[in-house]
Amino acid sequence: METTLKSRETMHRLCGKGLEIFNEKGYYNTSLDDILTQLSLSKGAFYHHFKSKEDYFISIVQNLIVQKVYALLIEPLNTEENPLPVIVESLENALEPGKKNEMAYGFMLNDFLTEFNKRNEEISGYLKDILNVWEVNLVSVLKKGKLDGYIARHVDCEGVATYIIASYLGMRSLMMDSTNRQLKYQYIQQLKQYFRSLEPQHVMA
Amino acid sequence: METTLKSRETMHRLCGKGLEIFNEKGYYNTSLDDILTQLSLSKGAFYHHFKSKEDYFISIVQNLIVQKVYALLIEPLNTEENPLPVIVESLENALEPGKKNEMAYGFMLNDFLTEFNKRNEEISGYLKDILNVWEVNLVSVLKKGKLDGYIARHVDCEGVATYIIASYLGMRSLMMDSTNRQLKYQYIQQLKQYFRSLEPQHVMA
DNA sequence: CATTTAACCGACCCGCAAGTCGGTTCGGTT
DNA sequence: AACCGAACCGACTTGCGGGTCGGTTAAATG
Repeated sequence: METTLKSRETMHRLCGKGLEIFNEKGYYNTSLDDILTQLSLSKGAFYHHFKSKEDYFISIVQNLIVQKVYALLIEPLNTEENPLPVIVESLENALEPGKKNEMAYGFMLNDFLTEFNKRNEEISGYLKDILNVWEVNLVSVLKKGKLDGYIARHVDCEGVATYIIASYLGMRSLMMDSTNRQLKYQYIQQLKQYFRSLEPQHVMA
Repeated sequence: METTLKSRETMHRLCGKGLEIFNEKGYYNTSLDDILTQLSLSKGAFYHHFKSKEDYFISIVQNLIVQKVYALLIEPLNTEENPLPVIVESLENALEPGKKNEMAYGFMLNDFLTEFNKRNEEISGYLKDILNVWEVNLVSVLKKGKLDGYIARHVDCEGVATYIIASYLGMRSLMMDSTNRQLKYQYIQQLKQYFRSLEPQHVMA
């Protein structure tokens, strides 16, 4: 049992540091040694726990990234309130640069999607799955918002979800280096503007 | 003189094929031999014309990509009409999969931006410059639209430009493989919806 | 203790792709 | 005809990085 704990601990450290560095420098631009050096581990240790670099990254996706996307972008949607401000808040939060040295995990989706697209079908499949789950949840909360009278009846919820996701992913390309406050502010403002156009017409009795 | 023509011709073929394959498979995932084989050229020929793979790609950016972005996204903005439908049209056109075997050049910006970000500062600088030019032109045409009464006075033109660019770039990540007609349709519809909210309030005399 | 085995070490292998370089071809000039 | 140099060839060098493998350490068990 003691050994199993040690094993889990090492794998955990590998995954955490891996996500951090892959996110910083990209998957293909990071060598295993880059990571192993920082953890004072050897090639042998690595291949004792993972069967390949690819297998390693899949672990990272399925353990860490999925979890972060759920926590930041999906679970906040579970609410009874008006979904539009809830969505804004979740995106605003997801674009927030990490609190205290954590990086903004929400950011990385677009980078990894682009990196693995045309390169590694399996991994890019897992990443698309994550996006799909997000989309399904967005659509569902939007439809609920329509029933509750927060959103106009004519609105195409699937289209709105797509547009939200596209603009969110695109922000990543724009915010690349400097965590530009100005860009984020502009984005949130325009998102709100857009959302205003989805509300039912105010009845001016 | 004849020789100079031959030289230009070869460089031109190299750049064209390079853009095509880099766009398909990504820069770092494409070896020079991949390109040279298709053109029946040798390493020697390549290094006679370019001093490195990087130098080669910079040529491609500055000759071909800049040109395409201007043609597809910037020049169409020069009009006296209402800028909003003009912008929609230019984006719709830029998202169109290439006519007759050409690829959609408009697409590639996001891919290359993501690929070179954190990898090659010089190239990513050139790509950002292109985005900046686009943004400046968008802002300028939006401001003109405001003066002409097509856009409400309260609108933040810089913010709108940022939002347009972000959503456009993000669409690339979503449309990756299948040139999904549905996605494009949804995007254009929502963009129009958003733009409607930028118009001055209709005076219901 | 003795033995076993999970966890780990690190030198080495090997393929890939950028870049080099000595040589060849060929159109143009004298 | 002799020559020059631009355009091009392709075998080779080189470095990098994923993956291998025989060996070592140390904790658990009898």
